Formats: sequence, structure tokens, C-alpha cells
Amino acid sequence: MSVRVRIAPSPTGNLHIGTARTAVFNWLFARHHGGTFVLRIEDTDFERSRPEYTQNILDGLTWLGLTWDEGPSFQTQRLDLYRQAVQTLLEKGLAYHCFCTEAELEVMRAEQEAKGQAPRYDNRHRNLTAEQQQAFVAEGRQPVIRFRIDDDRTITWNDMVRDQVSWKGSDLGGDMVIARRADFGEIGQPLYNFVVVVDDMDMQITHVIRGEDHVGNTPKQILLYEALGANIPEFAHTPLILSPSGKKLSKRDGVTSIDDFRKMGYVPEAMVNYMTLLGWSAPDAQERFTLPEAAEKFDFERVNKAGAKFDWDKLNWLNSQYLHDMPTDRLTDLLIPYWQNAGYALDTGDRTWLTQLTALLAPSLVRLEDAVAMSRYLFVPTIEYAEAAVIQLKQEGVTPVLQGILSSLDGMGTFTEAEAQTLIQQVVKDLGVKKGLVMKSLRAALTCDLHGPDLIQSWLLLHQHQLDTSRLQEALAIAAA
RNA sequence: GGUGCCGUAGGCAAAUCGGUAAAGCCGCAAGUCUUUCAAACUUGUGUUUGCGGGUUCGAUUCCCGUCGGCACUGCCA
Repeated sequence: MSVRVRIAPSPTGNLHIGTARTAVFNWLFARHHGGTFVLRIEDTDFERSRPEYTQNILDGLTWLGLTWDEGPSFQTQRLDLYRQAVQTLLEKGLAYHCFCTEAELEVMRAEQEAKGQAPRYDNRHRNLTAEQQQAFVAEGRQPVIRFRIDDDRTITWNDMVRDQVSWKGSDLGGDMVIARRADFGEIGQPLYNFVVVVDDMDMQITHVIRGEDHVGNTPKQILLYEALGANIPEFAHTPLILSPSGKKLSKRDGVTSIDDFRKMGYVPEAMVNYMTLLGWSAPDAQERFTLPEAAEKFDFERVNKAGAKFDWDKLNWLNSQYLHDMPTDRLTDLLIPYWQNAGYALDTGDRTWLTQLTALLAPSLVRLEDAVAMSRYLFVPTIEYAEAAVIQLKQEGVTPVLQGILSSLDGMGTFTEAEAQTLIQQVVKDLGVKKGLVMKSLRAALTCDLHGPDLIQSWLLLHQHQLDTSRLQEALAIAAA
């Protein structure tokens, strides 16, 4: 039987990194086995589901390169299927109507808590007579539908990452609700744990790969598979991504949506590479790979059991690696929107200048966003001088150096790197100063800082935009002040 | 409270059947290169494998206990 896996996000928020990582493992497993990767949108909670979140999830998966083979399908369009399945269980006597009110359940739980017991439904309406049911209906009560869970059962499965896992039926919290409150005789909105099973059955999912936070759902779902007479799929519960403090990564930890990472300037290659490394390692210790490369080597034997803390340093390193290796042309395309968003006046027609700038910045980039601050002095005519640069400009002997450069610049058109070097040599010779003084002063004057990318290249770019003479003059004013 | 899972250096991790540990990567430090920063390269840096017992000639790997962390415990997904 060929492998069929799925990713089943609910559109109650933007694509989360945890969901994306689950998608990565599913994708890898599907591709490794030449199987099928299905996308299913779990939108049964229509109070929290939003179409824009669905779009965000689709866009995010696409951006990451996690292409799917089937779908997306939407659970809200399959409600009949679920109702039919509920009906089947009702007819088999495996499910029943429970007329308990919220208030009654609250009282029950409070009593259990007072006795130090674990909260659970006590199955009180499991064997209601027709008369009792009619009495509740006459009262105007609407029932939910519950699925019978046998306390004496022990549910065991062989998890692909956790090996054997066992659960006692009595620890499942009593008979579970599978459909929300509705008029007696009707079937209310079916709930997650039930719907998942019906869908996975219907879509013939062979391997359920999901986060560890779902282990507790698995025994309930296995019982449902049995009740519906279906084959039980294999399960793989992957370790969670943890925040630096060791808790499940949540929205509170700041940046967690794929969209946020994208905006900051992480590239998809780095993201999927890093997510793959969180909980899995290649047998040959390879650290950098594409999705297809990882798929070749991927298997659950090498997936860890323990949660993995999210580490910005390593993600940053990977991202910088991909940025450094990227063709300049493509990197330029990626950088342009960042410069535009920063409000820099840039002429996209001046492709050569932009490409040169990109080549200049590339080795220093960690994230695309970094290019904004790093290239500010090349776009904005007047910027604040860094404190260290001001100190440098006020050094003895700086003024004649800058004047010398300025005067030799007078009337000069475009010039090359070699010509710039010659110009500097000439100033060194004429004034009898050290080259270091000239270079350092020139850097301070032109870039307004003491550190940054290659000076000569920066100068060339500045000169093309006629920003160098004005900078030099401004620097002279600072030196004189 | 209950149930389940997990616990190798600052982080990610490796270690066929138990064979006598921390491979590799990130980080950090120093050096080389460079006018500077970054990159790159070189070198260095961290262990009573949570703790305590047991089985064994030998345990990260098996057993028991203990502590800790996390997850779940909904008419959310």
C-alpha cells in the first residue's frame, strides 16, 4: 500500500512554525516513500476560523516549498460525511445523546475536584430510557452526542518515534463528545477528534504524523477507528519545538509565524533546512541540505523523542549561508523591496548600481532586513555620523587629507577602483602621511562610521550618485567644529 | 490533582547486538587575512550521559526508584 500522509492545519491563525515543521516531516516522509501528501483545512470551528488565515497557510506552505499533491479540502464542506458517521455510531449503539447542561457538568467537576479526583464525565446519561430522553426534550434541553469509552479497555499502539505507548480507557475522561449540542433528532456540529478520524479514514491516510501534543488524542481516535470499522493508521508523534525557556513555542514567544520570519528576511531554504534539523539528524551528519536531499535520507528511526529548543543563532547561521551562496541577481531582487519599504529613493532602472551594492553587502548579510541599515549611507544624502567617526574626523592631520582628496576629486568623472587607489596613494605621498590615516579618515567621512563593507567599493557607489563630495565637505565641517 | 512522554556539553545533536562517550554543527575565545567590520580559514573551549541503586567482566544504552521538564486533561483544534 502506498504511503498517504496529510497536514491538517486549522485556519485560526497564520501559519505557525510548529505546523510548518509538522508539514516538513510529512512532506519528507511522503517524498521518501514516493507517497502522497494531502492538505486538509480543519475549519470546523467556524467561530475562530477565518478565510485570510487559510490563505496565509496556503501561501506559507507554498513559499516554503512544501507542495501538496491533493487538496486543499475543507471540513466545512464535508459535514454530511461526518453526520453520517455519527448516525452510524448512534445506530450501532456506540454513541448516545447526553442531555447534561453546562451547569450540571460544572457542578460535577467541582465535586470531583473537591475530592481530589481527576475531572471526567461520569457517563450518567449513557443508558437513558426513551421516556427519560423525552422528559429532557420536553424540558427544552438539547443533547450533545457522546461516544462510549470502555473504562476497562487498554489502548496500545506502536508509535514510529515513541515505540509502544499505552493508555487506559479510564484515563480518557469518560465518554467523549463527538457532536455539539443540537435539537434532539438532529446532529450538531461534529468535533475535532471525531472529524479527524472520519477524514483520515475517508482519505485513506496511512501514516498520521503530527506533534507530540496530540498523543493524548490518539487513544480516543483509535477507539473511533475501531467503532467505525476502519484500519488503524500508523502514528508518529514528533517532538515539539520549544522556546528558549523550554516551553512549547507559542505566539507569546514573539516571532512564531512563518510570515514573520519571511518579513525579517529569512529565506525559505534556510527555514526548511533549520526545521528539518530540529528533531532529526542526517545519518552522515550533513547540516545543509535542500528538502529533496533531506527526503532521500529521512526516516523516523532518526527522529528524536525530546523537544528541541529553538535556536536563533543556528537559524541565523543557516540563513547567512544561503544568502552568501545566492546568485547576486536573485539576491538583488530580494533586497529591492526592503530598500523600498525603508523609504530609500532608489532607481530600479539602475540595475548595475544595485547589483554592485548587493555584491558589496552579500558577505555581511544574516537576514535580508540587515541590508537596510547597512546601506543607509549610500541612499540617504545626510545621515548622522557615528560617535567614533566624529572622533576620528577630529584627529590631527585629518583636515588636509580630506581637502587633498576633495581637490583631486574636483572635475573628476566616474572613476575605477584602480584610479581611486592611485588617488589615495597620491594624497599619501603629497602629504607624507600614513595610508592608514587616509583610509580611516576617508571611511569616517564617506560612510559616517568606522566599520562597514569595502571602502573603495563603497566610495565608487557613492561617487556614482554624486554623494561623495558633499559627504567630504560635511566631514570637513565636523573636523573644523 | 490525574495521565502520558521526555531528560547526553550554553543550543541542535552522534554513538550497529550493552563494550567502555561526548563525532559533527551552532555559539563562545584566540589567531591569520583585511584600511575597518563581516566572510573565510586555523586553533582552542565544554562530560561524574538529571540523580541514586541494581543486573553485568563492562550500561548513555536493560531493570527499579527518585527528581526535574514538558504535553494533555473542553460541547477548541
